[in-house]
Amino acid sequence: MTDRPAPLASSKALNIAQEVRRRIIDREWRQGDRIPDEVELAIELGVARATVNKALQLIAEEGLLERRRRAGTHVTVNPVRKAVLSIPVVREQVEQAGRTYSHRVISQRLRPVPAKVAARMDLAPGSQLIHLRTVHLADDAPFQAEDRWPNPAAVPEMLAVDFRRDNANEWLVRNAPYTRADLSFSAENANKRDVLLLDTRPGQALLVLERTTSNDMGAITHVRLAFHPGYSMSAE
Amino acid sequence: MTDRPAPLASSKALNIAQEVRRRIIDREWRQGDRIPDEVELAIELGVARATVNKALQLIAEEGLLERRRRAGTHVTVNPVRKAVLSIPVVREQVEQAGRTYSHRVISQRLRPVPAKVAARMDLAPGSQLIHLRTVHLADDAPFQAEDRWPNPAAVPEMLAVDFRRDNANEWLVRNAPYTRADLSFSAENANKRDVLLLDTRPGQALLVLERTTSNDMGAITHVRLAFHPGYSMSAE
DNA sequence: TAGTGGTCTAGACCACATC
DNA sequence: ATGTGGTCTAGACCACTAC
Repeated sequence: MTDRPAPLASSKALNIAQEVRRRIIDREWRQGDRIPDEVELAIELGVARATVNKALQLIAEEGLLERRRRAGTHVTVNPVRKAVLSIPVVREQVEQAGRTYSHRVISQRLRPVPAKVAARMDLAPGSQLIHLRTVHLADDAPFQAEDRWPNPAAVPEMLAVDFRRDNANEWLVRNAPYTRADLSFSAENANKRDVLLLDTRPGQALLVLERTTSNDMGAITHVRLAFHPGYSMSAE
Repeated sequence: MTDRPAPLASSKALNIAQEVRRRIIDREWRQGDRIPDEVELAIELGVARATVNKALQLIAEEGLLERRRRAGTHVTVNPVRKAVLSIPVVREQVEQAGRTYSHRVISQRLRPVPAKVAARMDLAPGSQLIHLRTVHLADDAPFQAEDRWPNPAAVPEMLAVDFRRDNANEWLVRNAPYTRADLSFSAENANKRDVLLLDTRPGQALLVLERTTSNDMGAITHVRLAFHPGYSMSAE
């Protein structure tokens, strides 16, 4: 075994990470085991400790290792599975599928916010928000029904915006960056409004994504997105 | 302005990351703008370039910045929203909610795999897999219905396991580490089996998670998890 | 071809939790 | 008390790619 280039996947740190994963998967290091410390691995692998550190931190983020000062690095016993979901802007999502995007705004007006939404947004019940209902289309077929409550207190200029022209999602992303987002997924039976917007039948199971975004000043918007029947969201 | 400790949120790199986020959110750096290069920021902030590099890479992963050699670092125009979902082992999920976990195995036997599942697992149609149906309970109320197809070819010992005693999920996590997992979320109307297992009514909208895990040797297991009505999964 | 980010190194000091 | 990971630094070289 020489020190020739080797296949060289990419970087030293990533190669080390891959080697560590292999040792875990091949049971050379078993669940709960303490693995050699950084200095030891650095010597064994002929790299600087910082490089080993980077690799191990990466794997720890993935959940396969647990690291504690003084206690060392251990192979996680019950790895928590983590999934990263990408939630693109609707338009891009549709266009990336090679379909034509369009949208129709059903209504836009000031209204007192319903209690349930107010709670999510941490607002006083009865606050006046903009209420926006939109349907997003792919090749003129309903793709997603949107029910949105933007908060003018977060960005006063939004009162002057005509969301019939400027897509609300994109306008908000550009003009009201958020620092926190709370997401939840659920399944709901289609209600009357969903039936109209998504051209489906009552009771049809719909994947629903609810998102509340906020910044240091408070809530920016709450939105309920109902996807067309049969839609599934993939990760990893 | 002295060099005294300062509030010190956590680490220099994280403080820098926070400051960069602030500049983006406060529009000091606008969407599409090129920001100063690493050397410049390092001098301005009085730290090593590696520290700036770490902070900027972090933010780039979050999606707020785009970095290209030679072209520099730019503020992302349409940030893609990313969400990290934690998908714990069912038992832990139930117990963390302060409820008592139990499960009932409905059936466990060798069967030819259905075409749809075979496709997902990239197996020859008609392959013999273990078929396992389980319901997971929280305080004796149905929580999640599981329909699982473990592949004995991945870990031959699994043929000898009695999954009535050893929870399949936990046994597999411990004995068949995977390197890849494909996830998808969808909404389905409850079928007859779901109605029985989850004690609900036909047509009820259910959140369904399907997961296929595999390692270098091929597919380990495919599983369909149907949650009880009203369940919602949160992120971030 | 030159400017930018990507990575690595050797060394140092610190923070923390176990021993 | 002390071993372990966490972080930072100054410097170096490399890999892209826009110019």
